[in-house]
Amino acid sequence: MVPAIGFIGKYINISEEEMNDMLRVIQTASYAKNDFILKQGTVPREIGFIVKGCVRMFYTNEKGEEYTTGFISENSPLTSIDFLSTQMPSSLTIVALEPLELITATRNDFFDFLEKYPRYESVLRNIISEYMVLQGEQSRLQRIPAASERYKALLQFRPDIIQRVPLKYIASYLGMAMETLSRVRTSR
Amino acid sequence: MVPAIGFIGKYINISEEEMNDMLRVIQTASYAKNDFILKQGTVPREIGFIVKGCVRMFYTNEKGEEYTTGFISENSPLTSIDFLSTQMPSSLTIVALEPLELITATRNDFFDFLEKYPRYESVLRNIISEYMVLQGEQSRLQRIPAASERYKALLQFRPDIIQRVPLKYIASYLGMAMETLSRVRTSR
DNA sequence: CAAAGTTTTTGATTTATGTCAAGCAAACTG
DNA sequence: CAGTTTGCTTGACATAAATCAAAAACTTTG
Repeated sequence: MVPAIGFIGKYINISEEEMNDMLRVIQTASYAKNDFILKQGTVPREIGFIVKGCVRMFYTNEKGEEYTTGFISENSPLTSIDFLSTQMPSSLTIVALEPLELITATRNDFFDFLEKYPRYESVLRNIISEYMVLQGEQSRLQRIPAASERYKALLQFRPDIIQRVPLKYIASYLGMAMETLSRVRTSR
Repeated sequence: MVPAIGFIGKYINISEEEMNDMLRVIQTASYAKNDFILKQGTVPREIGFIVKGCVRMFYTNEKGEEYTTGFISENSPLTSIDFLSTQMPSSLTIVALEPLELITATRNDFFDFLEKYPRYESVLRNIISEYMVLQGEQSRLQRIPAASERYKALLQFRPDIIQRVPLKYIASYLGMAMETLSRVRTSR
């Protein structure tokens, strides 16, 4: 019923008591296209999980240039990497690319739950290490020197994204000019 | 006395019993320059901590091209990011750039300790989130489009590394040809 | 310490990609 | 459904950085 539960069930058997405590702290939230979920420089108060939709994460440097760091869609946890550390302001902005449905829990409820049920620490650790492996793959993709190869790799790695996301953001994600992406795509 | 202890003390007060259990599982290890600490494709059996020295981490793609992903030196934990997840083969090779002194614990001892003293889960989480923040900064550096700016950023971010590490590896880390790095360095 | 091996620099040339500019296509909006 | 905005493509040109090649500077080692 509540989809994040299925997701957690991947890692651990959830007892009835735990389940009830989870349901107690979970909220749902909806956002329209282009709504901000989190703004660079603000401290994230909630952790989320995407039920439906897709977001883009990016940061803006001193010169005002935007760098897209990733896209997250259905059935994935959603938070700035800074979330776990002690209340650092987020280095990223998160914005909805489509109408978005989230379930969320506040930081406090989240950590209280973890304290009450320490065996969930290992679940969190698993989620984090999956995230880290993903980041590793991503950073590998970014290092490919030729623009066309980088695009091909994305085509392999996240074909879904290319259907779903405006090409200018994909170009930004791949670290190339929009024009270059356009050319790379048409040539074969 | 055992330096990693001081490092852990940053996050938690260590009881005498815990301390003894730690000392029981810790080993020391020495490597010569150019020794491999871990090879891409092998499953890491140990987690380590650098007491003295400096390592380079890299991977080799299908075409045999080397990509340097980072440098780690004194007083930092040392492991492939894959370590925490369930026994995946490492995506990285780790090699000593200088004579190296490590302390290590086996994966089993490490997780046994964590099971015996669950309050250390939060310590681990803190270490991981620091690591993730670092990775974030690193990936930001890599995205800077101009080679000279990328070098300047490294100069800010890790001035130590530039003294210590052969320039060809720094070039590889910064994603530019060695010749480009050389030119970028001389011009002002 | 001479010889062999590395690492770094310098120079000439080529090439991929960024930038600027304009036009087309698609998708909203009143 | 006409007008406006947004997204994408195409062309011409400039330029940063890769590549190839050779020499210089520095290290290692027998």
